[in-house]
Amino acid sequence: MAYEPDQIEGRWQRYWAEHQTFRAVRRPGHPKLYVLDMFPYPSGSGLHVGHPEGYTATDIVARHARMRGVDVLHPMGWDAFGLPAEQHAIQTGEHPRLNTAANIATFRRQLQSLGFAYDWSREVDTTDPGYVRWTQWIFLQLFRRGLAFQAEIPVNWCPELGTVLANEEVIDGRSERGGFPVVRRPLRQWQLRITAYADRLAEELEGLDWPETKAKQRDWIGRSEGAEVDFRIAGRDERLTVYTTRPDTLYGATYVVIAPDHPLTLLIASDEARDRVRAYADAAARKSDLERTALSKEKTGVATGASALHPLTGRPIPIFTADYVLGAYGTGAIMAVPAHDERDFEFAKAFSLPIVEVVCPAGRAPLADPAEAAGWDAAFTEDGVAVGSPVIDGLPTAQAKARMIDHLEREGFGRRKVQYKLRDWVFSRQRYWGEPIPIYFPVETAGDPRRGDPCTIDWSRPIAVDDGELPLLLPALEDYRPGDPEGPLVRALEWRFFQRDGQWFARETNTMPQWAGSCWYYLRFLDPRNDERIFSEQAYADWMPVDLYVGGSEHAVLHLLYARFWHKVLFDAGIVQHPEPFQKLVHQGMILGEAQVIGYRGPRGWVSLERTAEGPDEGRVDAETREPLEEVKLTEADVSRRAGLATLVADPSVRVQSVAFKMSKSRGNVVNPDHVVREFGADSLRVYEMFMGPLEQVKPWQASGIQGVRRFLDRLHRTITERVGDAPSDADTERLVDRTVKKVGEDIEHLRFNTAVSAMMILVNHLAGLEVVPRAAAEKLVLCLAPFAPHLAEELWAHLGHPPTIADVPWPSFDPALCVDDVVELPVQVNGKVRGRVTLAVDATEAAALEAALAEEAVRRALGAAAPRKVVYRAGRILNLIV
RNA sequence: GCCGAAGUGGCGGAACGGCAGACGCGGCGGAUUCAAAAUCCGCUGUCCGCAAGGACGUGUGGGUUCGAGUCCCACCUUCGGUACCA
Repeated sequence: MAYEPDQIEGRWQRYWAEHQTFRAVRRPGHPKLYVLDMFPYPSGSGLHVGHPEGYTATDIVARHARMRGVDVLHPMGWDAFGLPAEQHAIQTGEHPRLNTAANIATFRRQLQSLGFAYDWSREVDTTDPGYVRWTQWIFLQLFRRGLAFQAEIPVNWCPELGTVLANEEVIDGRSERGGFPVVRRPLRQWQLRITAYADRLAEELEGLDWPETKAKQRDWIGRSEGAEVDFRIAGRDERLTVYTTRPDTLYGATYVVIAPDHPLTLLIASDEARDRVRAYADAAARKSDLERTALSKEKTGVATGASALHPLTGRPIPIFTADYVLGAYGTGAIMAVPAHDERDFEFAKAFSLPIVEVVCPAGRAPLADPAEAAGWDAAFTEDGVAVGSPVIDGLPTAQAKARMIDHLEREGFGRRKVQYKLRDWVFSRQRYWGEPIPIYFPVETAGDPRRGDPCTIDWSRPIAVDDGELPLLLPALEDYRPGDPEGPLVRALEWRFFQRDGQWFARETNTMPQWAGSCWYYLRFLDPRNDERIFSEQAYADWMPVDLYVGGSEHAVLHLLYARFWHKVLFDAGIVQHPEPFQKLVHQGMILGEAQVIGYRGPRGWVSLERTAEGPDEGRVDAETREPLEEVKLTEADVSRRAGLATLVADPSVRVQSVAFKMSKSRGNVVNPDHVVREFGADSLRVYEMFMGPLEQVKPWQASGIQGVRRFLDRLHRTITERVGDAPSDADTERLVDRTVKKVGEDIEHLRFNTAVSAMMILVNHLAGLEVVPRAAAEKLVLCLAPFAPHLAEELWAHLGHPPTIADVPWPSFDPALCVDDVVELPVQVNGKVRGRVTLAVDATEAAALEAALAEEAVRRALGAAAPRKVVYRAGRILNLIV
């Protein structure tokens, strides 16, 4: 009887579905485990082999926990709003709901074909009205707490495309697609006040079992402590407020810089300077962030002609505008201290501005003339001792900062200030396929705006839709194309305008971003069919918090930060009971395409790898001539590998590159899970993805690797279907079986699936060598296999005479006594080099070990005539003789 | 530049401070076969050696230790994130 996955996998999938084997049920007295996957966006291209990696890992954890008597919640759903479906609708005129439903059906079929133990009765879809209702309800919680507000924010508006573009979609001031001009224009947007939670979002990471993601989030939030300082402007009433983290260097400020887009920039510019300032500001506005930074290392700027009065000395210092100061951070203006800030230093050098030392490194005398700092090569940005600063002279930096702030506050020139890099979250999208924002506004009109009569909308008076009217659903459109900065929904006049008590109102036509639905889906899984409440208190108490959350590190910042923000708002509203939703977080590593061997060829033939360099775009160039090189895909037969170098067989002086690239359609290296399942079976795919290497690591796909895993499952199947008998286990077999059980269990708990698989391979290799495989050994092996290869495990469990389902059978036990050695091969070292081995009891005395070692010929030879000067003995581990 | 992770055979990778290279792939040899596939058995880090055996070996250089892939310092490379955040 051969192992034929296509014969058995569908059958067991149907069995699990019919018997609702994996319905999440909470039983009193049992521990619980909430194991969550990041749910996918159901794209039109179907499942990718990257998806099953994390999903298999959580599935193993869930199935293993279940076998250990734990109540498990392991749900799956769809993050189904999004641009591709809308794009499809624009092209075909078909409602995006249809395309979305078709894609979901494909994803569901593909996931079910992999045998994941999801509770499918809890499936959620973020586009479902029953889900949208609660997304909107949460938005209104934010709105009522003052955390959702409107503001005019500059966006990238492309008039030709009639749409707003993301920064990445704008290149050289033109749209990436089509190359149409893009203008920055202010647009009314909804924002969420995530900055109000910045401190808590940073601090409450502390107790979480998360990887380096915590640091990324802290960096993203970017808290800094400093001061705002007010500068009077010579001859004007306005003041210019700057933000600094180094108030101790205030006496070293020799000029002030205001961002080109600061509201005061044009206003304060002198008449002579105004044209130049305007030209500079206009040019800066057209530059993308990328151009401003990556391309131009040189500092640029222009003098505004205005002067600021130094708050402490009263002396006038020039005000420049320069794009190295960002309008959006801090106050949009800085005091420039070139002696102690790199950027200010570069700018001062370029514009020949004075550089004055006010912080002296500990252990060096202050400059005789502070202005000699102009001769430095670089700014001194570290801590030191304040000099030339009457209020704080002689104080070390930390104290100097505090004393200066006190002084500024007392004199009324400034104040202590905590600043964040984190910005408020722009929550509007001028799109169709998203949750409508459940807000409307009063309208002034003489006619009927639904017939297109002119009207004025009062944006300053947003009104929340009543909870009872939720969900506010999307209207059908005939045409999903963009065109209006307020979004395509403006064309749905019947939907947009309504009359109540004689007063006309207009609905908000912006929709929510894709992040909205994924911010809280883990909560809806608790009680997904509840149409009275977002979830019941009992369901919450049963399952929260999420114990293990697995997903890609591309969501390390945005999704995970936004979800934590919403959770905290719900916590403050008393709706959830934990300040943090996700206890333990793991990012699975990306699966790359199969490694390819690439040779580089230029106009004059092959170019060896070490003579190539990274080119301006994707490809490589000749390091000397800068000529672009052609990438030539080679086969293994073209290449010889020796001493870590891959070279051409035809010309061994040419080194070639062996690299794995991200899977992409253009490279043609995408692996389709459907094909893998058809050829090798779902169990092989699952086991292979776990065997490839550590879960968190980036790993290249290897077709031969899955072949090897399939061979392992074949062998296991053959061993159990052909060799099992009622013979008692011999001692070696019994020990190996129990050790395997122990290792597999421990490895699963630590998410070390690759070594768990290898332990099972070792056991199978051993059992395959036996005449008769003891039934008890076979049973424990199959139970260990069950979380990894559930279909095969079910099949073999039935073959061994048990009723279904193996999913409910307790995890096998092991005898700890069998898992420790009583006799070991002890390595014997002489001066740290292994010279022999002796077989000894683990607890042998040092004298006994020494005697046994000296009886070894090889050890005696290594010792020579010398007697050991020192003996290091670790029972059961090592004997080291030092001469 | 800054932050983070990682560098181990031909490849994916394994190793509580204690036998480096488990397991898998690939390769070589053999069994089976008319032949092949599949399967089974053996060998497979590099170098020297007929062999016994020996030397070298975990990115580089130093250090701690009886003993370092593992700990410490400096550096190099790759990958990920971030980027004039005052």
